[in-house]
Amino acid sequence: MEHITIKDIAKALNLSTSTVSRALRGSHEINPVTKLLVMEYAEKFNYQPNPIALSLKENKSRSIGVIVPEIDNPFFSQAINGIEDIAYNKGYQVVIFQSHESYEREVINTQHITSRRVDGLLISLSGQTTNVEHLKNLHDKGLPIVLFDRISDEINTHKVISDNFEGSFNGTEHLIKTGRKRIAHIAASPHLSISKERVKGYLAALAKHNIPVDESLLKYCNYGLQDIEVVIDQLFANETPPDAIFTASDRLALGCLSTLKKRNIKVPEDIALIGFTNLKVAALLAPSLSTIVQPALDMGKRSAELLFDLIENTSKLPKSYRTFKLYTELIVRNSSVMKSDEERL
Amino acid sequence: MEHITIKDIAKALNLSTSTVSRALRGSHEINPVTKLLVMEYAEKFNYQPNPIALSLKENKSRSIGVIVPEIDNPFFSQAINGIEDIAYNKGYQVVIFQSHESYEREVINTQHITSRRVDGLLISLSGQTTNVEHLKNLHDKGLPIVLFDRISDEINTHKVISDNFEGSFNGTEHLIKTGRKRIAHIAASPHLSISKERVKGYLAALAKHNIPVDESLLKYCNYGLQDIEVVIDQLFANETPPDAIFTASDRLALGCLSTLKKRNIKVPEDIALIGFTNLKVAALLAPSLSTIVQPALDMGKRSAELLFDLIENTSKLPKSYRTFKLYTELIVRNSSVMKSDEERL
DNA sequence: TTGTATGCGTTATCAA
DNA sequence: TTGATAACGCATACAA
Repeated sequence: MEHITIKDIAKALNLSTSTVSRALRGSHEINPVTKLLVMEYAEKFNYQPNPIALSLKENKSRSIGVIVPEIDNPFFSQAINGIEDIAYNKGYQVVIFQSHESYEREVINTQHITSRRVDGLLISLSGQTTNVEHLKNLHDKGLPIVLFDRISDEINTHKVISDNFEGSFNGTEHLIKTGRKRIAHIAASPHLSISKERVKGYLAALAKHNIPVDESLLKYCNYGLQDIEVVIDQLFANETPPDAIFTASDRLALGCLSTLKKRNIKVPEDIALIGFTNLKVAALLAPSLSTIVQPALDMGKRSAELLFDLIENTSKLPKSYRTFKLYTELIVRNSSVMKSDEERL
Repeated sequence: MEHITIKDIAKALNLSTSTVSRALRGSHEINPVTKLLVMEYAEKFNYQPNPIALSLKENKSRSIGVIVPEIDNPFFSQAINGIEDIAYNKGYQVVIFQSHESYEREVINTQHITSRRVDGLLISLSGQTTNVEHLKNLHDKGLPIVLFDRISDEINTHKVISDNFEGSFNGTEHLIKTGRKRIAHIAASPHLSISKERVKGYLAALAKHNIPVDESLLKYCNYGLQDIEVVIDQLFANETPPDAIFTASDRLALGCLSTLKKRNIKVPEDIALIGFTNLKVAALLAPSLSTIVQPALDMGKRSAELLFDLIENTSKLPKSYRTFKLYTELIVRNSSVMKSDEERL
């Protein structure tokens, strides 16, 4: 790829590079005639400033890094959609990394991130990540970072989450109000902030309604279908099996649904199911899936906005960082409500 | 973010930058002792070469651009997953752009792409794109480009598609074999290569089985739910409505399913439905969705591999470019087969 | 074996 | 109003 440079223009017009540079940037200390000449030539030969040269000079890249566990997860692809949207309007480019839920991979990604000289980082932690030194180091060195969804208390910066506690509380309470007595909760990785918050919401709802906690009904589970099958089987090996399952993620809910079908356990008759998800197809599942919706797109947008706030004000650091809690919404569909329950609502 | 540079190391060790540079790159013309000294210092202070400086020098960026219509579309997010996988192993970074199915946006994206000096471009065309001059220009200037999924005949380069004709043919024939007589086909944007190929497959299957083509059963449709509702209503306003719908994409199939439910039209009893999709949840829909699976991940991987082939051999251009056709697979589920049909298969 | 000088494309500083 | 020069970080041709 050949690119025309300022030098080329200068040579062609018999000017110095500095004059051309100034003319291009519309400097007022340049002769209007010269300016026009340069502008026209640049236009004609489609001059585009070399952003790499600018990056080197200004020591910034006008790009931001995004590390997510998996791109191919609707929550994250929606979030990235939102991030790209904001970045596009700011003239920034988005560089994508996947941790594949691996701590090692996440650490390597952060190394790439720094070596790439991105101007900021958006990250949602991997399920394996317990130690966040790699991020702390970056942050201490002055890299603007915003955490979203899967966050950590140990990093003092802006964060964006959905109201996991409330969503979880509402979901659980919904199950209680429709008459369920033994409500299981299947959470994702126990390390994750989202898991902890959702477990708290679950427990709080039980407590409010004076339902004793049965430890055997609280499970942590990986996303693999096999893992889910094991957990379901454990739950049903219980002396008094659960009559409802509240899962802490979209993937888990899908896995449960699939396993329950396989085991010939009827939803919602034998067991109610409610997810924590954002799947567009949730309404089309059999049965349609009750769920707590997270605003993935908005979370992405908000995170990106906060990051650009930080990037554009690196000199004056905010005195205090904030954690933004976005709304969740309980959507009741068929997987959690029987015909006979409906009056009760 | 402060970064240690070669200059810093040189100063600290009282060497010249060239010596440090050579030592770092393991040059054989350097004193082993000096080399060790430099290496240790670099290690200790976590020296990372500045890729921007390298880019400027070598006129390449070790990054590739990816332009897709929407990240938040399972097909593309899976493809990007594959792309990222290959790029990661090659030490390249992936810069993401969305065209949002808009031609204008796609053109702007290609401008950003060039200005960013990416080393290559992977693109799947927007639904509005009929003119590909913007891509031809880039390609003529020497930018390695690989098209995937939504391709164009007018650009002579490597392309990766799934076998749309065969998939479409098999899907249609499956409907014929299960006794359907009036099979509608709902395609996406008529400009898209995938639409054309899938329509061909559909027509070929009808022809093979001597079923006359009814133009009123061939529809083109945008992804919006409202657009789909209009098309479904048109189809059912027909004197003899269809008894099967073969949709050319995942989103269309979902929209159809949802609309048919709303209209109280039973699938598969009143009408069979089959999609062209890769949704992981297809099996969990009500009814479970018969579909033609595209290997999105593999398509992404293959495209990226081809792109790196081109990037790493820019000097010797391949004499001929190839279009790689990846397998598709018909998966029969409940949306296309009634109990009574099953013996017939 | 090491050092000096140059250039990648751009802009800022200083001089004219 | 314009030009010469240096600098960003690195690699390399050339010199020592």
